[in-house]
Amino acid sequence: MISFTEENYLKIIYLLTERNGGNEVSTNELAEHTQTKAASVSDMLRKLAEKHYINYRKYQGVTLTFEGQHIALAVIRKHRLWEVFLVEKLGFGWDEIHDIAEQLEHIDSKELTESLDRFLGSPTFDPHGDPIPDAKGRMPSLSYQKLSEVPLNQSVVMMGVSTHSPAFLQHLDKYQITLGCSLKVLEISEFDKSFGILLNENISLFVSNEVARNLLVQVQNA
Amino acid sequence: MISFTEENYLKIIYLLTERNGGNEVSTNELAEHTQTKAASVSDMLRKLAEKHYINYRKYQGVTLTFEGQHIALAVIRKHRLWEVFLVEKLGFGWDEIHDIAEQLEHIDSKELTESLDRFLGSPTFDPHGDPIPDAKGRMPSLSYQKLSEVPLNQSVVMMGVSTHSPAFLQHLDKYQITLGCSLKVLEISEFDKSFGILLNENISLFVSNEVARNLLVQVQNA
DNA sequence: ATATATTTTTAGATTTACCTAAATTTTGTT
DNA sequence: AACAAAATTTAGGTAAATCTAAAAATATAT
Repeated sequence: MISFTEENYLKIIYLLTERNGGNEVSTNELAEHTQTKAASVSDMLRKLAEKHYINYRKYQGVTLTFEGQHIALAVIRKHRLWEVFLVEKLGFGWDEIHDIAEQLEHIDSKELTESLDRFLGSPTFDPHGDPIPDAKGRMPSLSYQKLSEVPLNQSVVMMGVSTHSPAFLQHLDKYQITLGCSLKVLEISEFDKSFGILLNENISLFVSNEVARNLLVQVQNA
Repeated sequence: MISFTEENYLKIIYLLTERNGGNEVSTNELAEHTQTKAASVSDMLRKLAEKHYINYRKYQGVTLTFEGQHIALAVIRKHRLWEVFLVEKLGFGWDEIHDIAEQLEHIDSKELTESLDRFLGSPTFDPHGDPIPDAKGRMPSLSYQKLSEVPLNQSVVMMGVSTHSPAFLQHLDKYQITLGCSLKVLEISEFDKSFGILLNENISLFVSNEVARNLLVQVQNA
């Protein structure tokens, strides 16, 4: 049996590896994301390596084994399906669902997961624009760019966010920046790298570079 | 903070107290229902008493304090609401939902529970006929009797079951004995106390005394 | 009413997941 | 290349929830 805590580590290792472009994840990175101390992480890594869920060379960071990846993807699938449920069926906002999904993702029942998936119409993206792995653990690979890297006058579509912090998501709500909206870069400030953008060919507004770095976008029709 | 395990104990104490007609629950009873040893139960009872969730006099069994009852009812509310969800929305059978609801009942979010309740139309009974406590923790008190105690020729309505074992529920499915069906006692065997009954004024069949003892019924129109 | 059986509690260990402090390895800088 | 700084691991310890074995309390039966 795999514990709640072990599942969490595997999920976090998966997501950080992805963010690192496939590179090893460090002990300190994990300590930060598990809200524990580096010493505790070392303990857990030894255990996960013994169980063959991770590839671990002391001091060199970790990656998931095939089996570890499989478990991580199952957890992520559940997390994202429950997020869809919370937003689509129960009417929660995208800024309110993370902590609840963190709990629901550990419910252990394949039948439940697959019934939920059917009930939701087998969605492929969650309310933050993150892709949902399928029942076999296949994750669509997507290539979005940060709004902060989009050149002047380029028009793009909002496809996702790279942090789920409620404050950030509420900030986007306030500006009516939603998944699928169009954004055109009108101006990039020399001074603070903030972005002047045209939202939905309609409203022009300013967003900080911090915001621009956390918005994932794609060039039209791509 | 209250742990998953503590919540479980409080829930089980509630249900066993109810079944005992309000009397104290014993250590051995709890050991049986928590799938642990009596020694482990003693440890936990000391802890729950320290936290003022139970009234505990050594060797004399336990009852819930007001606070313990409040927690137990919140867990039971969640358990039963999720059971409704699993059956009504996801299409599970009443024999398939117990283990999943055992996990879901510990998800900690008042907002989730109340949204789920609204989504389901604020049901007052779960798929086994058990009443669902309201958000304030008020539990309707019901007075059903066992089919095994119904006199000859009496007609009754099937209102609930007193065990949720999948085998028992599947057995009822096979005979098409469902919540709300009518049952008339036609015959009580002298030999093995089995029951000959008329189902829905239509089909006559035999059920063992074991089955009759686990069927909760009510006289028509009561 | 007293001995025996049953139930319950206590004592002493174990495992999991965490901690702090100290030791070790790696990295970065002159 | 050598040393200081940073990252990581090890050592030793704690709390929660469990266990077995033994002791203590209660219940039962003659």
